[in-house]
Amino acid sequence: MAGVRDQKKKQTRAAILKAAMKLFSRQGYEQTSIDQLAQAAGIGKGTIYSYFHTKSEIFLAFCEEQLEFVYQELTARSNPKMPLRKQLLTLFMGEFRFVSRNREFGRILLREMVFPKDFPGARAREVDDKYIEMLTPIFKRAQQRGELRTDLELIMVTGHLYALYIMTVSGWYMGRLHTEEDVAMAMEFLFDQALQGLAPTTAKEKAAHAAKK
Amino acid sequence: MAGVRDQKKKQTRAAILKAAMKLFSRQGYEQTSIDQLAQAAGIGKGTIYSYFHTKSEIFLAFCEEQLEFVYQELTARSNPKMPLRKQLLTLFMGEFRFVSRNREFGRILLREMVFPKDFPGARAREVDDKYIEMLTPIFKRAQQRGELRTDLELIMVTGHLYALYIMTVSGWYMGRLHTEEDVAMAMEFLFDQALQGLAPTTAKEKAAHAAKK
DNA sequence: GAAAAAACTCGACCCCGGTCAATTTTTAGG
DNA sequence: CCTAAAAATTGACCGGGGTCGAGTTTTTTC
Repeated sequence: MAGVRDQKKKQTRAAILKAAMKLFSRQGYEQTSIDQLAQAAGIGKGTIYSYFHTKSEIFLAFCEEQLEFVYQELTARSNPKMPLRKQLLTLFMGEFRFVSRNREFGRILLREMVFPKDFPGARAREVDDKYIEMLTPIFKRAQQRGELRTDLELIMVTGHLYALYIMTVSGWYMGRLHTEEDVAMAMEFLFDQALQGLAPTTAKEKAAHAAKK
Repeated sequence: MAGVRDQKKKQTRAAILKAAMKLFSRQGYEQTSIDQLAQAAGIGKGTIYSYFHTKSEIFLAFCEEQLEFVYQELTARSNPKMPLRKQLLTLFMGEFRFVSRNREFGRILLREMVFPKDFPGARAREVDDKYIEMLTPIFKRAQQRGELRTDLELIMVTGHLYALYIMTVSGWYMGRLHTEEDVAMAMEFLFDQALQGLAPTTAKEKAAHAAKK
């Protein structure tokens, strides 16, 4: 039977991930050794490397599941009728809450997502694409409501806002932003800047006023 | 004499950095061991750790010198009379060229700068502040020329544009942008978006038109 | 000037991520 | 069933980052 082997492989993979989830959460990433992982999964150390190339890959696989869940959760809860800036804020703050739940996890994940190491960065791009899928309908609706320019490529809009999100999180990691509230305020500020533009407009006074309060 | 010891410490530190510069450049960061570094610097392995906490700290120290030089170079060459977007492009592309000269170096540096590990992220913030110092006069002039809103905190403007720079570089590391030209185009696009704003304006037609060409 | 105190240097050592040749398990053909 | 090839598993092993306490050098103290 062709299935016996494959089935067992799935089980082993799952066992590794389960062990990883438990040990990483309990003792942290660095403090967990591959040997421990193997022992907890009931296999030999070497075997792990026929399922994952590196330790960090195990971590990433473990994160991606959670991330996908969080995305679904967030989109489900988002209210399509709110103004764009409010929706974006809710979404990105939701993700920040997830990332900041464990400082170390978030850092490893973000480092790998933003500046990936393994050649094609394919893994990171997949997750990114999930992002784009999630945001696109929100942007489309905002365009219909006249809250977003229609002459822009949505992928560039996504990139723009994601960049601001990353910068805000970076501010938190750098110790410039201390509390969740600091983060929310900075993000709000940057999003408003992005929507209104940095250059003065003819309706400049109105924009300046809106930004103040 | 109080100086004998201190003087020697300076020398030793310099010797380590010199050895690091040579070996990292020649064989890469990962391929250079602390033992090699110690040998090249003519000291014992353990001694290195009384000058730097970790291997990556050596690398960072080595990078910071170079970065400072690059900043000075870039500001010296920048032409204060050019339009803001052009100046920004020149500046950030100059930095990208530096970062991309050695893919591995850039990645390590950026990872540490954007998502720092050691507690206060103080090192990263210093470099950041150099950035702000460098950009502030450019923004001030742009404001006088009416190219930049005057009702914004300059630090938020810096953060905004730096975020877009980081996102562009990330696109390069993720394999979405392949050549230097791809990077330049993406950056230009994002900067224009930031200046004009993502929301429609009353003078919307004009903005849309300008973005096209 | 001597000796105590402080600062510094060193390399053997520990731990861990990752490798690989040897061994066990599975599959397929007769 | 049996067997030989293929696939999977394993743990001893390797190289490197980082630690530590013993030994050395400099500074301070009297």
